Amino acid sequence: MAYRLLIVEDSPELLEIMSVFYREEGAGLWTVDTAVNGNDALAKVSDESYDLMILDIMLPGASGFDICKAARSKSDCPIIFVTALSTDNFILKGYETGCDDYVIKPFSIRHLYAKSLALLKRARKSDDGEVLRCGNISLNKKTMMVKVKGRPIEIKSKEYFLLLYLLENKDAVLTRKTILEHVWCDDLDVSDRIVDSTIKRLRDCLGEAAGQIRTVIGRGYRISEE
Amino acid sequence: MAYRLLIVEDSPELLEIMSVFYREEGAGLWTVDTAVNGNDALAKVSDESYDLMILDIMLPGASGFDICKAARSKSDCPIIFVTALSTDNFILKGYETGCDDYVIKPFSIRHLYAKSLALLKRARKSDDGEVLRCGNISLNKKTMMVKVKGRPIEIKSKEYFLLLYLLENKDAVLTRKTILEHVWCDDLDVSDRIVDSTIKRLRDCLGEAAGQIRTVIGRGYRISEE
DNA sequence: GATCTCATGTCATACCAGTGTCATAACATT
DNA sequence: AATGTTATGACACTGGTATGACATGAGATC
Repeated sequence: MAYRLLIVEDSPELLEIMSVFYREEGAGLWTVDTAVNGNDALAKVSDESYDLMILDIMLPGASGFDICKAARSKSDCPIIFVTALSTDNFILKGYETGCDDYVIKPFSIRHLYAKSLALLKRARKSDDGEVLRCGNISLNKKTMMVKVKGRPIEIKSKEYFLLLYLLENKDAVLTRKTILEHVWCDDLDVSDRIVDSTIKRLRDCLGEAAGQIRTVIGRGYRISEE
Repeated sequence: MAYRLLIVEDSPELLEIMSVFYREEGAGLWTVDTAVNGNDALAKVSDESYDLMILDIMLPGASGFDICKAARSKSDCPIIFVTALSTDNFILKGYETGCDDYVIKPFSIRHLYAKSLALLKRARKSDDGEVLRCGNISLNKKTMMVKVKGRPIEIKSKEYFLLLYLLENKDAVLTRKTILEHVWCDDLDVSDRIVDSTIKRLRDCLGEAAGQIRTVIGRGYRISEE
């Protein structure tokens, strides 16, 4: 599963160079998302959840510091500032805002890339692997926690196991019969309309990610990245 | 509880400047240990355990890379290389060896210091010793004291270990089975309804923080910041 | 070692959230 | 338009959970 990277940089050339480098060097390791101004970035930060953010500081609209603060209020996603502002005051302000690293332009992109991997490795130490992702939904098998756009949601038992089964078979169309066999394994004397009800309740839990569960008329349901 | 820092640097002047800075800036936050050559450093790494290591690369005796490898084989203590070797090849080799960051001389010591704090935070070795916190509850593993809103509460043994287990897995849903295995590890021939009873008693102890222990029907219990 | 005390496990009961059913509306397909 | 399929909300029931009373046994105290 690819790591979600956000690069915020107002120079289109540099942005292009960086996105291309991460995409090609990683060979699919990264899903790169970009923004060229502060407000655009703020919107993305509040909507999406990323595994790493690379932020310029001087931006049209909100500054890199603002974006960092906004992100920190929500998660502890690793953040690297990349900027030409090289005075001690700016650097220290960056760290105070809660960034993980501060890189001064001009910089070596290979160096930045290596740094990204090291940081990601360090940040992932706390994550315990068992996470299923699909679009905006993530489910941790160990902690049984489900998140939508990085925010934890309340979910009931049956809905949880149904979601788990869907995620384990991402993109596949699952018939009511199959779903019943796997999620209601023991008591199969239930009406298969129960799947409809539970799908409904699951969609309610998922909120804005509800659309990821698609109805396939005449066959069943499937989950996909929107 | 001070963080144990190891600085390895063959220039005595620079070593002195750095040690003094970390000692004074942190006002007791750091216990600084030093080495001026590779072999001395290797010995320390294998004997002691540190919370952070700052390594020069070109050293008499073993190189910084060797020290890093030796340290990595033992722990995943954060490591920062500080060196004049600034070619891409060296930098990339540094990251391959498993360092967390690579700083090129000459450098700003304030910058390095801020970086150290950020890295330490990320590595989570931090926190004031052995205190687990969650919302209004805090538990000190050393003194075994539990506080709610800063006020110490009376808590019995079983409830204490149950709370400890919950806190060590904050936000995760813990099944009765897992809880039994971890808290009643020795005698597993108890009814798993005992968990319910103990949760009840624990909630009674916790008073106004009782609500932080959530029941997850069909799955178990979890503790969260309200 | 007798007695007391308190922590901890067991059980029975009441309660209620979660889950299944169903009727109806909305929608898709022909 | 007719027919089959899915969405949705209301309702009922069941099984999991909360709770208090009680049993037990290990330590403390004398």
